[in-house]
Amino acid sequence: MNDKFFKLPLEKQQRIINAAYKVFSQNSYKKAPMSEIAEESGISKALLFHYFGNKKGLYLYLWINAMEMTRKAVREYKTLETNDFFEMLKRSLLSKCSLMRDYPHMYAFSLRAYYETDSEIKSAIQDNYSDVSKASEKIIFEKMDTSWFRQDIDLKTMYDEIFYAVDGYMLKKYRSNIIVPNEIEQEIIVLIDFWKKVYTQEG
Amino acid sequence: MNDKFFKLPLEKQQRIINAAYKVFSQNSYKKAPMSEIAEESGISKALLFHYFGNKKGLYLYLWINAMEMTRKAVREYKTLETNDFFEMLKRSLLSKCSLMRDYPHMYAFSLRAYYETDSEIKSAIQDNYSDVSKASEKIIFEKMDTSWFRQDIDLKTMYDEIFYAVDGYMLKKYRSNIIVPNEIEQEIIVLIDFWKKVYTQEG
DNA sequence: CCTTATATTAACCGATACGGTTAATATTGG
DNA sequence: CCAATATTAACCGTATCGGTTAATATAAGG
Repeated sequence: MNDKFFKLPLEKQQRIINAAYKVFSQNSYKKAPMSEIAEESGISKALLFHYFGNKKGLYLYLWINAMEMTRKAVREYKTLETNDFFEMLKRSLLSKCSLMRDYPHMYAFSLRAYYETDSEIKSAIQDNYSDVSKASEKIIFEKMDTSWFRQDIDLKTMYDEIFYAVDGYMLKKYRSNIIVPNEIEQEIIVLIDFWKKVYTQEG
Repeated sequence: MNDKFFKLPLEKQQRIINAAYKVFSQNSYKKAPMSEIAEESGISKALLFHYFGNKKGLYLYLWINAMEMTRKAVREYKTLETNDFFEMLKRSLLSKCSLMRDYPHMYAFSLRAYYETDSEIKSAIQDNYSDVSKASEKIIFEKMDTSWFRQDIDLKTMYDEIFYAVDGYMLKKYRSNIIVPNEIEQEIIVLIDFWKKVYTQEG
């Protein structure tokens, strides 16, 4: 990692790492070509190696960067400063939407990176992984006030089901190959309001 | 396509196309190597070309095969011979589980193939696509008896949400890299029963 | 201007992986 | 034992990959 990268104009830095997030989110580590990242970001391949040393260096920087920014966004949205489950959920997802505005493919990258099996990076990633989103989800589950919910449903199943749906929704968005954070934000809110109505007690 | 393929022992046929489904479901068309398919199925690469002519031939066969088998399974499970939405949903998903027993990666392949952008195969696929699963889902939505549902929820949102969750659930299963149809069947039933309880009227 | 330092790239390198072919080897069946 | 068939190892030309290098463009300072 060459520190000169950080002296680049911020817009250029973002263009580069966004290209990298995109390519690495759409290919396995091994089959993601550095040349494609260079082309997508409009710089030469040589410059990419100049800044990040090698492929592994770039990948690990992306990973650490994603973790830091996710943690920061979750904190800024005060995700855990309530015990209303649906409010937590909304803050958590809106924080991810805000990240998506600057880094559209970061979310998809993180998911893929977590399940990456390539031995060259697996260890480095698992070591560094403090389970940002999953851990915060666990905390949500423990902290939330359960008295508002319908008494006849299994909360664990509800919890799983909601996160399946979020995953499935995001999967569909990424497959469409064009990410519009405003649209996602809006549709996410519709879903959350729907869940709140269905799962909480009347009155 | 060489007809001699069909004279092979059925178990060998399945081994070959399952290897192909797996490799094509985990890589884009362009980056899925024929050699990997050969290795995974325990035959030589030359034999693969002998049976299917070329990569495109194999891919297209897999696609048509997947469509036919899906259609057949949906019909065998009498998916549309009821107007109970949750019963339809259950039959539709259980039919997919039954296919999964013989062809674990076919479902994932179909999804990926539908969104494949490679010009060499895109046209051939879209032409042939009569929208098997999506169309049957549409029919489900039109045929179902809506009087059983809670009156205060939006059925379209419910419908979307359920299929997001199914997609997200399957995504998680495929990421875990080991498909156990019995387990999936069981967990799918839990989810459907959960939905039925939540979305229908009491009494 | 000119010079020097820095930023950036085109061209290149060796290795490898790919789709596809071919000629030779197993295997089967009469 | 032979002929037909099934199967493969070895090969081919090409493309792509990660990474390097030597050269060029750009900016800064005197």
